[in-house]
Amino acid sequence: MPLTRLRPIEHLSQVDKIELRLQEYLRNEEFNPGDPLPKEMEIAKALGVSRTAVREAISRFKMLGIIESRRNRGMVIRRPDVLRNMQRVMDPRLLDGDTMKDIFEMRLVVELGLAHILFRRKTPEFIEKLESIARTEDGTTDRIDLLKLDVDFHSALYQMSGNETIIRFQRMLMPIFDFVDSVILQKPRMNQPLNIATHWDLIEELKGGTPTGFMHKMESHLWYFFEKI
Amino acid sequence: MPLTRLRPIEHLSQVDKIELRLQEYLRNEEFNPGDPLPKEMEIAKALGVSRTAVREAISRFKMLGIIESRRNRGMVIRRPDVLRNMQRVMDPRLLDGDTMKDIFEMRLVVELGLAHILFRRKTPEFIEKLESIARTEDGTTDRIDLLKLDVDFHSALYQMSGNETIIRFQRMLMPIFDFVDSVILQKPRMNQPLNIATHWDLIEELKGGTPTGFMHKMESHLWYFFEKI
DNA sequence: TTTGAAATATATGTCGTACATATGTCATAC
DNA sequence: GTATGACATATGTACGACATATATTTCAAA
Repeated sequence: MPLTRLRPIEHLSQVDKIELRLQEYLRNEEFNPGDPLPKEMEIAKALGVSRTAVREAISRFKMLGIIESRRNRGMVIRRPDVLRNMQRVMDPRLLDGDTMKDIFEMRLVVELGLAHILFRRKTPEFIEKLESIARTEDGTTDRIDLLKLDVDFHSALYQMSGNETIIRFQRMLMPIFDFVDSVILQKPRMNQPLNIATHWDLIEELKGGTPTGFMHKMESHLWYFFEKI
Repeated sequence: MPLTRLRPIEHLSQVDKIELRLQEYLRNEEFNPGDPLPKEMEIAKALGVSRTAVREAISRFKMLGIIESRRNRGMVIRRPDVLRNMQRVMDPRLLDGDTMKDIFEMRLVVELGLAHILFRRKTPEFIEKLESIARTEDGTTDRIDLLKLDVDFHSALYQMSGNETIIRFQRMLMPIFDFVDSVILQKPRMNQPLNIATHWDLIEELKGGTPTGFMHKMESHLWYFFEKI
């Protein structure tokens, strides 16, 4: 028998264990936002540990936004922000290449899937916004500026979805996108197909076309990236 | 001027402030995984606070997976898991309805956008897996079992994408999906269009069709949910 | 009786110290 | 040169003290 994985021991510190206990406590007791929690000393007594350790563990849940506390009022359950905690670790410097590739691919997937939502929620104002960006692009030649305008265009599409979670999701992943973009741009240019869809093509489809047609054009538009990853 | 929002004061505790300082410190110093951090006492001295407070703040980063520490070896920067921290707060009980609706909608978006990836990464084994599930469905009448099989079918599609982040994303959101599903099922049944695509239709398209056609069928398949939210 | 100010009780927030524990370093012995 | 043991050091845990904010009670004045 190979010793390949002979150290699944994972020295958990006292605080880590307390965190786990609290996690399962919160889940099992089925707390709702606003519900009060036991006092720090009561928890410490119940677990047989010091208040210091309990506070270190609870401090973690405070960061997650699950627990809130005020002087003499005790602690209560709070409604957390789903994306905030993912945001905290969204740093290209900390993530590995494979994860970033996955995330970038997911962006492409979302953008393709967005088509139907867009047709449902499009308004003249949003269309005008897109056209404004495209017009600015027509009068720009600087490569960096164009990259920035491209980001603006796609951001505007997300805005149009009206889905706050998707919008924030995109904004959160922006640092990763920028990073992958810069990596892709450094690679030698590959031969693009001539019939690649432009931003104007997307706008026209959005104005008078169909979701399927839009998706087709978007696929063409993103083709370049699909091939790269 | 209305007093609508005249209390943006947000009493930040000492520990919260330390957390912010450390966050900006980590960002500005451009740490990479493996890089060592100053000692707890040095940080405490530099910030003019107690070691206790510093430890409470650092404890938070340990939960995020950004910092790791070992006795006498000091603290080092670590590669965090992006989804783990989002997972922690993914509890239907803690989130509000609007957020869950957004998340559910995003699932639909992802599933539509998945089409191209699926055609690129499909294999006979995966197709067989899908057919196996569909066959089981044909021999099942119990409503709960069918719901579970439906989840299995779509999970298998995610698996097929080969994108680990997307797979985990779907798995993470499962509790929300279940919740929304149960809510939708409780509503009075709406009249479905007769030409709604079945799982078999999706499989056929996947075997001999095109990404666009698959997306079209998937759209039809998910139409019911689209209308509900 | 009502009102309002002061005293009191209480739970969290911060701090300092002491000690436990693991780990790296170094000297000593063979 | 290797092994053993002593020592130094940074984190981990615990305890006690006090600060601070807030709820509750007390009590005096209107």
